[in-house]
Amino acid sequence: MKNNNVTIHDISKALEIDSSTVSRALNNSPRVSQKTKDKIISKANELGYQRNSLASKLRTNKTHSIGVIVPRISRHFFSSAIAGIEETAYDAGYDVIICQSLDDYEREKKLMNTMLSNRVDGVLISISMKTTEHDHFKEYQKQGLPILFFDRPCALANSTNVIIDDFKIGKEVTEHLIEQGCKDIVHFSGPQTSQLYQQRTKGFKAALEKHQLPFREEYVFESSLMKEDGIEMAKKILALPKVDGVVSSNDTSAISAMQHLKENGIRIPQDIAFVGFSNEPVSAVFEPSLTTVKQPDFEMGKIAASLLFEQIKSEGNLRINQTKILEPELIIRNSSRKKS
Amino acid sequence: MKNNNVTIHDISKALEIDSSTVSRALNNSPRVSQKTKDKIISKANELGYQRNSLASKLRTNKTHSIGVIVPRISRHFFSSAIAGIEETAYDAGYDVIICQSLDDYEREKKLMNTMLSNRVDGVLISISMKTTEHDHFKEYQKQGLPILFFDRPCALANSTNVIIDDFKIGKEVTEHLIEQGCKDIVHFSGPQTSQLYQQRTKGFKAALEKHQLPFREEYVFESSLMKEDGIEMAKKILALPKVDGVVSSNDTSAISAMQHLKENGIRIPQDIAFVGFSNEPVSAVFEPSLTTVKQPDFEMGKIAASLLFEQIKSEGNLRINQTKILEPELIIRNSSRKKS
DNA sequence: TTGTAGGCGTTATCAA
DNA sequence: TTGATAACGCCTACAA
Repeated sequence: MKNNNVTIHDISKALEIDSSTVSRALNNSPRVSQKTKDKIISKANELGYQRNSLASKLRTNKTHSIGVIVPRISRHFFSSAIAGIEETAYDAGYDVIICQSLDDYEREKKLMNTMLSNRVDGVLISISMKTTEHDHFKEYQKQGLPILFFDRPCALANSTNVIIDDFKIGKEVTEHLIEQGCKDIVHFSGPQTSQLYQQRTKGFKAALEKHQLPFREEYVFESSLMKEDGIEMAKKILALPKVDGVVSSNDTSAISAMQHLKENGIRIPQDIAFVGFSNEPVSAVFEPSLTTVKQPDFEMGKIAASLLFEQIKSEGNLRINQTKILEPELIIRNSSRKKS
Repeated sequence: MKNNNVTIHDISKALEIDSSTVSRALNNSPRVSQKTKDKIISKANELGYQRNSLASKLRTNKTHSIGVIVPRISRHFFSSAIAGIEETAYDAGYDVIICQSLDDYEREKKLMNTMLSNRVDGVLISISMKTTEHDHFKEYQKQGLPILFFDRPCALANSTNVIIDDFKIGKEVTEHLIEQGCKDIVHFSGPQTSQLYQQRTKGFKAALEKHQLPFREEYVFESSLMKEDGIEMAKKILALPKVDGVVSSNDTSAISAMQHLKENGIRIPQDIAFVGFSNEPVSAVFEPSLTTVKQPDFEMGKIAASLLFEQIKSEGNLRINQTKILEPELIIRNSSRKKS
């Protein structure tokens, strides 16, 4: 079975019209008469013509596609953000290429390379937890291509970020627990190589200070915040003298920790109150339902994509070092309601 | 900021070595001496050379990339299947382009078109619930490109499918409820335009027949099985004279229905027992935990991808009309345990 | 409104 | 082992 790809030249021969005219007709150029356009289009359909985007992209040096790299597409936050990105891209006539880094630095580097060599017009990325070097982004910027970081900010100079204020909200959720009467609060922190988790942890600390509560290193657990980490951290909690609250940097680990604690006779929120982060669907359904932070996911995707398209259209005259901060929302549920 | 893309010609000029040799060196051809290879590679790094994949794909007519189209990447089953696909593709040196049809026929058509015009070497697809016409797949096959359907089979002649036996498992879950003593069982069915849901429904029917229970049309609700549909169906259940069990074709609608019923004082499983489909993470966490069917998601992705690569490598000499059937697993949890 | 000609960056074929 | 040349399919000055 041979590749019987039909090209504009086949249409050109069949109709005895020059291929340049065929090209123009298929691109709906105003410089072709309606009559020939009709002829060409119907012949194209008849022959089963399919444009070769590779050739046209090579020729025009415009791919009309953007790349999206996220840690994992299975996370609710990311799949919602992608939905926002796709909607915006669709309206702008762009294709979206989705990839996941699986929070792996090497993989992220390889993906950036693939993006580059496929000449996408721009990249939206939420960087991996393990990324501490930024050379692969610099290389990219050198080519004059716009790159925009969302959710997880990048310390790189001259970069555009769309994020939430993780310090502020980290402080806010901690204060919420303090208001509920918690005094001995454990913090599930993510890798401190990531700015995002650093900020949440700083917010946690700031809230304690503000309310004259002691900050104790042994009450801060750093992990990758996966399901298994939650169980480990629950065990550590049971080994601590006194704990009445937990501020977790994500829902996944909070829920597996709560599950383990419940199995060990701990009542939530009476004995230990919990707050999470991300508003994963499971957090509304778990019992007790988990107090959490809803980040503007879909909206963040839309805004990030719009900014990227602006930069693409400006062709480098707009490479502003800007940071857009969106407002998250604290959703109070049963896991943190100590006072009725 | 200009596009200062470095090409093999730039390296060629700088080194006064012909571009064809440069190309060979960069592809690690054995027909270039190690000495010149080293020179070329170090110059390439120095200049920040990035291969233009578009040009190379155009020239070789091989893209080393495959397309994946799924209804929604946020569904646990699909993101796991994609993980399996990516792992296999990575080993085979292929790029994966992920897209979601959002269960929309027009969008699916457009995506197939994009795949075609970007000349992917093959496509893995789980078709949209609303897809009843298959012309866009035929067109694709005409080009001699392999396409493989997974999870949701396609009735198209000469197509390869990787699926589970939905009839058999549909029958099995129903019999599980019957064994628990259920007699008046409601069925949440998906769109009957989809073979997959047809089969599950047939399995449901077969189980009733086998156990001499009546099949009643008014006990079968057809919907898109979204969250909202679950609530609607719960209301319908409350309006029926007698219901003691529900076989749902997915977890999402089962859970929202259970939630609504619980709010109305129905006890699960004592009053109504439930079984779902898909093993979404939330099903293990909901109370009562939901009995469900775990499809081999990751494994299905791996197998589907391997089969696709076989077809790609065979270059059309292997277009066998084959169907691979994988074994699902019934996970019994609390929502269906009537007998202690 | 249509045709001519050249090139996007790479690779394959042939010759040296 | 290396070089010269043409071609992949498309688009776009420029000319007619």
